[in-house]
Amino acid sequence: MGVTKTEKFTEHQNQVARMAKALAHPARIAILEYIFSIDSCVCGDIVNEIGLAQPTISQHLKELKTVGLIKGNVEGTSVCYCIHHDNWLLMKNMLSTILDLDTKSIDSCC
Amino acid sequence: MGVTKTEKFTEHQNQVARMAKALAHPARIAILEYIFSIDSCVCGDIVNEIGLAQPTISQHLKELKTVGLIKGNVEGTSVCYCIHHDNWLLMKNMLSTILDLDTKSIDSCC
DNA sequence: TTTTTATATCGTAATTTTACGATTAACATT
DNA sequence: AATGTTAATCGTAAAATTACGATATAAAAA
Repeated sequence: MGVTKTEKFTEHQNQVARMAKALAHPARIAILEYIFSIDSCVCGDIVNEIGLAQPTISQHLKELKTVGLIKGNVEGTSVCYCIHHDNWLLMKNMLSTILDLDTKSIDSCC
Repeated sequence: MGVTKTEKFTEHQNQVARMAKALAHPARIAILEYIFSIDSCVCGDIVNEIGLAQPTISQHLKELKTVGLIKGNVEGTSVCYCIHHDNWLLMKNMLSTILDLDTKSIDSCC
């Protein structure tokens, strides 16, 4: 046990969950907000901005990069991260398929 | 370690992450889609619909109830779950504060 | 009242996540 | 070449998540 039974769900359900999971940690929310806030994509100071250790931030950045929400650009010794706008939009559309179900449902009982 | 350092983040960041986490499992996505699909809130057959054991479904339902996305209504021996529409809207607004940041950002470099 | 039915809870195993010190890798500076 | 800087990776501990069998609970049916 302890394993998510991926095969029991549709591809779509797994993808939606995967996107939501990328947003399911305050550090990653903070990182994304910070990247958005500085339109040019200075980085490294993410570690300073958020009070977590450098390897921890690096790990969160990796997760965000893996799902495709951000991309990194090496610039000398430092790396510049920024939002992957195309994928961000795909993610929003993905999530809205579930988020917007309420507009269609007439009404529930209880 | 292993603990999310809640105190390092804003209340808002923690709440957004908490909402995303509720959606971060395909079983919960499947459950929500199913509840939405049957406008009247028949339940129990959620266990049949999704191929997971009854205690597992019960656990997922509890999580969804804890964050307030659904509510349960006892009807005899069975329980009727349905979407908590007010909270669902709050959740959407909560998430859109991060999801819609891209519409404001002019453009990033990389 | 006994039995059945539906759901929640308990206990627990397997796995995944979060966090960070130590180290490595890559490039820049001296 | 030697040193410093920045970020990734490794190893690992602690905690949280996922899943389910066994059991408890509560209402309905017999």
